[in-house]
Amino acid sequence: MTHTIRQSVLFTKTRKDTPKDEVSKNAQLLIRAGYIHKEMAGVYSLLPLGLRTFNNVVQVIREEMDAIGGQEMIMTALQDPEVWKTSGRWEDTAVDIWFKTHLHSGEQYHEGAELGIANTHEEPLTRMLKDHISSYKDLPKFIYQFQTKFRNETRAKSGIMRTREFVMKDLYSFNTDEKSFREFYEKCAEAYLRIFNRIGIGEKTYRTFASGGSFSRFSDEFQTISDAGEDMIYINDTTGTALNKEVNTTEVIKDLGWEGVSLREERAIEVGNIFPLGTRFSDAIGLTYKNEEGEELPVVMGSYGIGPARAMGTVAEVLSDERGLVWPEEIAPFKYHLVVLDNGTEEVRKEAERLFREMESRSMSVLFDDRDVRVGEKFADSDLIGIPKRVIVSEKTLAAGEYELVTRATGATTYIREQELLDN
RNA sequence: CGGGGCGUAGCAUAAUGGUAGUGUACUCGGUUUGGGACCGAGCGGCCCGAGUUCGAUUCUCGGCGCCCCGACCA
Repeated sequence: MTHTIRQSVLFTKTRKDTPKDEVSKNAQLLIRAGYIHKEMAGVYSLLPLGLRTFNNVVQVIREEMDAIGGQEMIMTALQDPEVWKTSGRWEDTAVDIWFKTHLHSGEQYHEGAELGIANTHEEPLTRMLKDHISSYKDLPKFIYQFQTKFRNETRAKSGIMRTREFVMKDLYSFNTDEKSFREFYEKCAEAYLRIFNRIGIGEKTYRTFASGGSFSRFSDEFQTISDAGEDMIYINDTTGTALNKEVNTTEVIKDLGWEGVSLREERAIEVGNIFPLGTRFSDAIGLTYKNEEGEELPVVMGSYGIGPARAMGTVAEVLSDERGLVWPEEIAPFKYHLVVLDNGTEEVRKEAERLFREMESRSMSVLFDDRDVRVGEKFADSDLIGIPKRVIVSEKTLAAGEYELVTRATGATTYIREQELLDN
């Protein structure tokens, strides 16, 4: 990614009007600020500002997954039905969100063999691992990807929060036994909390005890408090963890040892989910290894997902204000928004150009608003786009010999000398 | 999938059984310049199909699309 862009040539402009077909805050702001483009319901393209932000979220996740031993790869979106039939998940009655297609064959289009379009990757990955795992010496393995999933949701909603096509970071763990699996599972849970801290929603995100679906009794979700959420959770403030409403039974409360603890009910967005798969897929597909005694045993698996776009949408929901988006530094499309207020004054323009080149030569991340528009429009756009630090160059700052530095999140204004700015 | 609402210009909106007005954006000219300023000129539009009618953007039916609530969400 380039470090700098001039706003006069930036692809996408902001817009004043809220699109009538979006109600959710994340979509309204991201569209108005020029981060995303809606193709159709539940299908959004990422524009330059959006892609930069998205890539930054991806990079945070990547670093944390690598740090716990994850190895990145990428699998295909086209999938062979055979392996899905083996696990019993090919039929629409088993999984109702499949997009499926056919191979071109004979004289007719789409008359050949059926193909699946990826909605998840447990089956093909488990089958792939059979080629590479045969001994306890080959384990454990932690494999992940950022890959596009296609899900025919009955109802896409809430902007980029529930879409039909989205990139997911899905990591799969392969261990010899339950104990080593658990150790990794806990490490991954910690890594997830670090990720949500780094992207700015840590304080509002809770590890949440949840249903394990058809794979296991329980799973862990990472839920961020927000009115835009789909889930209800009950937070235990003494443990700092929560419980999903769907498993809020007296039995579960007892299992957790939470009897008599007062729980705080909140609406929340599921930004991540990790869960044990046990031997559900290794049994069905035949992924086994030989232990030191030469016994053949099924590999113990786990699955760990985060949708970077949903995470981005969650940040938009949670941190934005009435004027627009507010990005934390770690994921902002740019660190600095350099705004020149020259009013046609050659001197001021030259000074801003000079500062921009200085910042550029230091590889600083800068969006330079070099447009010839009024101050109100520049400030309104700057607020909307939500870059963390705004540097203003004007006649005032030229006279003062210092630049104005405004923090987007707080609106706090200070003055900063050039050297101090460049040394940052 | 059940229920509700809505499709008019790039975007946001208004009116209307006789082809459509406004704001914004865009183009040109001028005045302005620390919070989306002003004046003038210009470009640009009724989701698709069938029906009713002399005539449909408007009414009826069907389709498609979009939003919301619910169900669903490996």
